[in-house]
Amino acid sequence: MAVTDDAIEAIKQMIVAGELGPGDRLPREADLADRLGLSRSSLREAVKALTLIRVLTVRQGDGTYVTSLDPAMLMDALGFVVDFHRDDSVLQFLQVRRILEPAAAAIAAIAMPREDISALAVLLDELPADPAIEELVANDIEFHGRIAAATGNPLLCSLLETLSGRTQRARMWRGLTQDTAVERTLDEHRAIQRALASRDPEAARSWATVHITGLEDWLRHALTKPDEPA
Amino acid sequence: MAVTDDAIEAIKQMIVAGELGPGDRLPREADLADRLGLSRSSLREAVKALTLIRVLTVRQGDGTYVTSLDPAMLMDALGFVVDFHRDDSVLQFLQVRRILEPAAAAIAAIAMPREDISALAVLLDELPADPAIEELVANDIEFHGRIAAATGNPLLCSLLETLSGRTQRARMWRGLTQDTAVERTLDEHRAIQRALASRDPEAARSWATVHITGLEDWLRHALTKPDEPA
DNA sequence: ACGCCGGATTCATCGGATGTATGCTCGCGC
DNA sequence: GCGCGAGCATACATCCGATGAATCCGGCGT
Repeated sequence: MAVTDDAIEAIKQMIVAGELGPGDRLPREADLADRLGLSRSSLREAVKALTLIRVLTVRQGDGTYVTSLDPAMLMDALGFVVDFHRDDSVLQFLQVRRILEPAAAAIAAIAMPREDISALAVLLDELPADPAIEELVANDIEFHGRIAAATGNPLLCSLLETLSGRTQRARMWRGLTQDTAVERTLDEHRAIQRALASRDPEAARSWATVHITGLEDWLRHALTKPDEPA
Repeated sequence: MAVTDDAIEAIKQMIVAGELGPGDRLPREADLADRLGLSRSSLREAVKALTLIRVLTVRQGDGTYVTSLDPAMLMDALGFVVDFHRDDSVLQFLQVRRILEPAAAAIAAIAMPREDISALAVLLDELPADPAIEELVANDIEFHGRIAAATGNPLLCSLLETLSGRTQRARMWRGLTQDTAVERTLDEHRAIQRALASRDPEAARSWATVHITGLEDWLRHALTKPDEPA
């Protein structure tokens, strides 16, 4: 398996070397294939692979372009990979989240605009009394997403979002619901918001740690005693 | 662009749904193409894409297999994307490292076996008096890698390793050399090692923070005043 | 000036032909 | 009986040529 991989590497080099920049258009498939010395079919495999990781975008009838190469976007492609994980490997993700999330909360406690913090409270209050799983997940993602955004680091932002993909979150909330641990978890959200409102980084960090650790404990427990199917 | 993407999604689902597990072999290209209702060419594009992100491996003459799906390995594929970044986006990576690396150091201060900590000192001493860039990079990667490994979280480990890929590190050390900041940076490595030896998590965390922040400052400075080419 | 239409361009998908690496079986020789 | 190598079947690797579909752009009519 050399030709196609060489093509992937060649295209990568063209970009890294600066020959191709974000937004630039690649030569047509036929020409590029000719230039790289392979068939169009093989080249297309290379392009497809680079497309999956969001390095290239292809527009039928138009051409193939280099994406913005935005760090956050590239990390975003990673969400795809995360979906492949289940059960025990999720614990590893949570452990990383336990590091990142508190740090993000601490930064947000200092950097987040006051009105955004207020909006956070509104967001939490918007949740109905007896929310559906889907609502819980959406609210959860939005809450943590806004805090991450407040750090001003898009990469950290999408890394956090990716780290616990929609799939993982859904499974987790489903489990929490059955364990009647929902209210406690939502309380933690509120506590984090209050810490932000108090401009108290250490409180924010601690509550975030408590929050993630709680999930971690719950998951560990659920894994050793798997009552319900995955 | 539907057929190929559908195939990617279909294969992904087969794995997520458990129909295909790690190590399992996929149907032959012709059969699978037939089953998914597309041509072999298109299917191959899908397989190639999934191969790039290490979800599948293909062995000519044998067949196509699902990888171990190890979290660390999948993150590893991410090193590929990191290589696409330059200059300013590297700052975002460093900021994330500034969060993760100190946390890892703190954990290592508690969890790392004493003999491994000693080995760390040996590693640092192995560096010759006037080391080449390549030696500095290798030593740097090894040092931080071992600390990350001590956390016992393979994901965190490869995430850290990937976050500042070989390319980035090389560029950075090249710059540090010109700024005669090498010795200071190496001293920080030694300080981190001493903190680990003292089983002092907070000292380890602090030194690690200092270490990364130093790199960050240097990079920020280098970016605003680009003396030498990238 | 505006909008419609058709040709040119470019990717999307297909089917089949040929090359090449791998694994397995069979039979030879010890 | 056992090791070993030739040969065959299998499955991926690569290429080619043809046709369909989406987009872009320029010309034409009103």
